[in-house]
Amino acid sequence: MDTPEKEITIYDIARHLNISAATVSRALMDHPSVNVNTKQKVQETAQQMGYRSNHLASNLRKKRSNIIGLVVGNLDSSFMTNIIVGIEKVLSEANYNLIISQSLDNIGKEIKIARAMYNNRVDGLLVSLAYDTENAEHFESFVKRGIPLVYFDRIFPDNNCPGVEIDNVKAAYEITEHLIQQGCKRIVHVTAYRLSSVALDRFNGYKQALLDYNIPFDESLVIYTHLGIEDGVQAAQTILAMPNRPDGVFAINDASAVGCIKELKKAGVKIPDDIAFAGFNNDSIASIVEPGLTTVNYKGYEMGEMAAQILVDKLNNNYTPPAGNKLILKSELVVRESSQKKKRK
Amino acid sequence: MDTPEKEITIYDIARHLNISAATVSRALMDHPSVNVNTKQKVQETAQQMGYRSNHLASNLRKKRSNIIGLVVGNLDSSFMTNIIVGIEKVLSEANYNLIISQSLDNIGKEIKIARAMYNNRVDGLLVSLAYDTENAEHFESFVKRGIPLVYFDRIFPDNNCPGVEIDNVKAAYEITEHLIQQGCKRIVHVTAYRLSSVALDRFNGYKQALLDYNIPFDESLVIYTHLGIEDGVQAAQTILAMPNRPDGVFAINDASAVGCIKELKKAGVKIPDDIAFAGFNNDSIASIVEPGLTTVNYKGYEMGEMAAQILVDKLNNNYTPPAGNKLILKSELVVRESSQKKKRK
DNA sequence: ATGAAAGCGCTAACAG
DNA sequence: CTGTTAGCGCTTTCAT
Repeated sequence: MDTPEKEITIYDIARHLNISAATVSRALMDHPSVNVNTKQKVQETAQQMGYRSNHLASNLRKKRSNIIGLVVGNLDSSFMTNIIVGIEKVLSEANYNLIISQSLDNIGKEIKIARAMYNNRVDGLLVSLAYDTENAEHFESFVKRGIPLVYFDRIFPDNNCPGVEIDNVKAAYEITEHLIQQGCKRIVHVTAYRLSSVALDRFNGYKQALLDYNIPFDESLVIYTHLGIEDGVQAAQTILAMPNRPDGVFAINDASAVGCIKELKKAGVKIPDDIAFAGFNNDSIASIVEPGLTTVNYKGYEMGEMAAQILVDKLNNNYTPPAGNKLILKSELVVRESSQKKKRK
Repeated sequence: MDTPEKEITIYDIARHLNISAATVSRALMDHPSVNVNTKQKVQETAQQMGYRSNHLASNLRKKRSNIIGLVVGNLDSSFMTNIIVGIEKVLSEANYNLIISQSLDNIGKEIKIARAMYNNRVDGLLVSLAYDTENAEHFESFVKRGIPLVYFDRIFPDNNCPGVEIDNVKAAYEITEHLIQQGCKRIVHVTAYRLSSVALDRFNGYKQALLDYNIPFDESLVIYTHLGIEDGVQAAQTILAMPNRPDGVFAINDASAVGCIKELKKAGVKIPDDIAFAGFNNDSIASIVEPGLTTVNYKGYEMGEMAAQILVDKLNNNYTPPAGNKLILKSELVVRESSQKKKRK
């Protein structure tokens, strides 16, 4: 059916030019100790003969795969899309390939992915943990083998592995403070069923803001969920059943906030006047829901770039860890209508 | 810094067991002509010694990369996320790795990606074209070399390459028919600036429905956009400026429909009573916008599975193309409030 | 059922 | 600046 022409190797070029394969190889990789003329000639004929280098062979020789593994919870967000664009940019410039797997926020799947990546001999790993991952044992084999691993967004505190994240404590503090300044006194906190480091940091920011504004922390106002839109609906039921109705909600992601808002509206609750809302992430649904959802925005593109750059630097033994081995990315509060009460107290 | 223990090779296992590397190799790949006992012994010691096969070496030898390239316009939709889950499932079962690139719906980027994938010697390619891609020249090198290529969703009509898609003509026909049955007489069509095969099919379905219901097709009701949320806002301006206000809109994707709805609502237009709306894709924003957007749903997971399975079959020379070399996936109308007029004519 | 040997295409000492 | 040589780890004839 097909007649693929024979692949050209460096030997073909060498023969053609009456030089050695070694020189061709060196010329092709732009080695400094090769005569400029030969270099030029080699590159020209390579072009003409339709040569494409065989990464498999060179990788085998160099004992590197040139593949970076990316493990994320879920690809379905503009944030993640941007992260990947940032990562791809840096990695393709550094001549690495990217293989992507999503754990669907399932720890079991994450473990399987880790093993698969290990067997596939990735040169490095970029990881944003599943929501319910509580330890990083399944990544130990990489650390042991000296395969660099960089966390981003949902990181695991580990001195061996750098992490890029935003200051979740601060962002959560600010958004809670914002709700308080809008007059909220009883603020529900919607968080993850299992407290990842991200969830925990946001929880702490929330608590700290309450403390600073002399509002007692009330455990009965904390709702633990799986953070999907449907779980937001459930959270709304919980809120409606509360004997003492809250006047604000800070959810640690937009999906749960949006689900919750929709359900409360159905029950006749006025947003923001009865209950003000804030989410986290600035997903596209945050700008579509009515009222528009106040949330925290951070640039995925930059986070992807940073994480990938650190990985490349580590691969080149060119990385000097900052204090705590953590990089902090800027984030910003995005205030929309969901949090702006008309009647200030 | 790190002391990675030496990697175990088949030679280590061979020496350990006093047999030849060839036998170890065969045992490991479960070759039939090797004694069951030796097979067992080999597999056990491999386990014990912590052996992991070196894909680089085996791939070099076999002249295959075991890598499949995936090229998509954009990862940011639950549809795409599901596609990838489906693809990953099939490919990982068949022992292939997946490298993913997004063109961001930019033909220039798509061309670059194609070249990179070619140089990386992918064994096969899964492609959903960028919105503005009009030909497939940049994929010809693959076809020439006999590297199988399977299109999905946004396909290019090509007898050499199978395509998996939904019946866009039919789906568009049905959704237009639905609007007509709701009493719409002047239905705007929001489509792509450049008519890909997908856009064209939907356009044709729209026209056919009009024809069948004796509604004259009116070119001035067609709005060509880039299909983002912002472009939907623009489309709303166009609609508001129309001398003879339409009473329905069928947009070929949800994002443009949602942007358009938001802007029209701002201008006081009642949805659906003044103007009924329908989109396409069933993105998460479609269920969040108010009123909920009527749209077309199709299961990405199945589409991903199908496309990947065809690719694997082609790689195994195990594929018999159906008529037209196209696979059609079921799709379904999802009726929400945006299209249900209260007052029937 | 097993082994010997060659080679996939490239790179990296080392020598000149 | 260039060539020689060896080998990365595996698979696969071809023997036995």
